[in-house]
Amino acid sequence: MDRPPAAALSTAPSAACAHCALRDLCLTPPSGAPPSWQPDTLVATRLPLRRGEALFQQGGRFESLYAVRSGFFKTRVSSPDGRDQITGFQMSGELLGLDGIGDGVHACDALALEDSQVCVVPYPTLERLAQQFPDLQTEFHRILSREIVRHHAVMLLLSNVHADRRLAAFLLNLARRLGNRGYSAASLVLRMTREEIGTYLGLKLETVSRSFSRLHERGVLDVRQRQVRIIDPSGLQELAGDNGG
Amino acid sequence: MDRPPAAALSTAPSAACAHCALRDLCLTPPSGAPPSWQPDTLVATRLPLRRGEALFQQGGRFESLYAVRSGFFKTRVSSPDGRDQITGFQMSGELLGLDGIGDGVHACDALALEDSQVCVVPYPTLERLAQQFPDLQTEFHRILSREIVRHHAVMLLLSNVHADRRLAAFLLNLARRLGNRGYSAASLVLRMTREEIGTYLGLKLETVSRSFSRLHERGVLDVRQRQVRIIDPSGLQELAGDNGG
DNA sequence: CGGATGCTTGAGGTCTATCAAAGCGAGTGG
DNA sequence: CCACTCGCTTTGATAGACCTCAAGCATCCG
Repeated sequence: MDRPPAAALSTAPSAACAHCALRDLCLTPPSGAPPSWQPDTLVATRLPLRRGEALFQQGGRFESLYAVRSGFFKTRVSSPDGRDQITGFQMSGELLGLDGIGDGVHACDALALEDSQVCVVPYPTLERLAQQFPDLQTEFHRILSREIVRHHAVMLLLSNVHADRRLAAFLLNLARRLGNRGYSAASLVLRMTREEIGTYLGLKLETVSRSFSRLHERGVLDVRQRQVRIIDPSGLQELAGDNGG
Repeated sequence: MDRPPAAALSTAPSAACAHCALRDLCLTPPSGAPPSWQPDTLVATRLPLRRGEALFQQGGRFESLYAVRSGFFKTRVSSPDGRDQITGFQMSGELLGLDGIGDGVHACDALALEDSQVCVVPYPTLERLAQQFPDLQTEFHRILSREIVRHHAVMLLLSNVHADRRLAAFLLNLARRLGNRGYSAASLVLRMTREEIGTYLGLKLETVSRSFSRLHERGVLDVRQRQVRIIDPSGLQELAGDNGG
C-alpha cells in the first residue's frame, strides 16, 4: 500500500460505472467545476466485503453512502419482536445507506450476499460539493426521490394477493435490472435463498419453492435450484399483472 | 381577495406549523439568512381542496412540494392492470409530492379525503434556497431520507402475516401520529373507508371489518363505524408485534 | 465421504377471499 | 317529520390459498 487510495481510483472509469446510480454525480463534472474534476472527488475509497459481511448495521452511525461496484447485497430491518423484513436487494450500480441521512443513524442492516466491492462516498463531502455545485445538488435530490418511487413499486408488489404474482413480478424486476446492466435478462442466477426471497415478498420459503414449481409447470420458467431461465417473458409478465416495478 | 397572498401568509406561524415536517425549513431562518426571513420565503401560497379533489395526479408535471396544513390525504398508485395500491395516508404537517422530484413527473395520485388545505412550496424556490443556505439543504436531505425510512416501516407492516397484526400496527401508527400533533392518541376518527384501509394493508374490506370486530371482542378497541377508541394500548401493541412503524 | 445447508414435495389446519344478504347513517326530497 | 336512497359496514357460508409440520433429496465444502 505505498500509493495513496486516490491513485488507485484515478484509473479510467470502469464498466461498472456506466450504469451506476451515481454516474451523473461521479463522472459528469458539474458546471463550474474545475478541469481537475475526477470521480475520486466524490469516492474516497473502495471497500471489499466478503460474503455474509455487513456493510453497516441498524443503529450504527451514518457516515457515508455506498454504491455497489460489484457483487450483491440485501438490506434488512428487524422488528422488536424478532421478525425480519428484507427491504431490498441491491446489485451493481445501486445505492446503499440513504436511510441514514435522516437521523445520522442507519435504519437497516446491509449484508453482502456474495463477495462484493462498494464505492464509499463520505456524506460530508457530498453535502459540501452539493452546496458548491447546483447541478450536483439537483441530481442528488433526484436520486433520493427515485428511491422513494422505487418503494411505491415494492408496495404494489407486496399488495399482489397471489404468491405466483409476487414471484413473477419479483423475477421480472430482477431480470430487468440485470438487463439494464448488460447481463442476460433471460438467464439469471439467484444470489439469495428461497427464504430470503420469501422474507422480501412476505411469503414462507416453502410457498416460494412451490410457486417456482408452478411457474415451471406452466412453462414460463426453467428452474434448477438458483439457476433460472425465463422461457416465456410475456407469459411471466401477464402473470405478474404487468407491473414490472 | 384584495390583499396579495403574501400578506395572508405573513401572519404569525399558526399552530399547524408547530409539528410540520417543513418546520425547520419554513420557520427557522437558516444561518446566514437576512433578518427579513419569513415563512413565506418558501411557501408561495396556500391551496384549499374539497373532499375527493386531486392535489396532483400520476403522470402530471411536478412543480411543487406540498405540506398538509389541515385535512387528510391519501396517495395512490395504479398498476397497468387496473389494481390500485394506496401508498400512504397523510395528515397535517406531512409532506406530499416528493415522488415527483426524480423525473419531474408525479408517480402517484394525491387525493383529499376531506376538505383540506396545503402549503405550496415551489420546488425551484426550494432548490435555489437550499443552494444558498447549507442548513436548509441539510435539513431537506434529512426530510427525504426520513421518507425512505418510513417506507421500510410500511414494508414491515405489510409483511405481517395476520390481518389483526396489520390492522393493529396501522392503528398504532395512526394514533402515534395524531398524538404527536396534540390530538388524542386514544380516541380517533378514521378518515378513510374500510376499503381504503384494506387497499393500504393488502386486505379485502370484509377482512378489515372482521379484524376490527375481533380486536373489539378481545377488548382492546371500541369500534363504532369510524369512531375508534383504543382501550388497551399495550394489548394492541402486543398484537401488532411492537412495531409501531 | 459425511455433514451442513438449502431445496422440494406432501398432508392437514388455519386464515383470507369471495359471494351474498342484511344492518346502519347521512343526506335528500316529498 | 318521515320515508327513501345510497354508500358504507357488518356478518355469514363456502372455497381456495398459504402456513405449519415433516420427510426426503440435492448441492456444496471440508
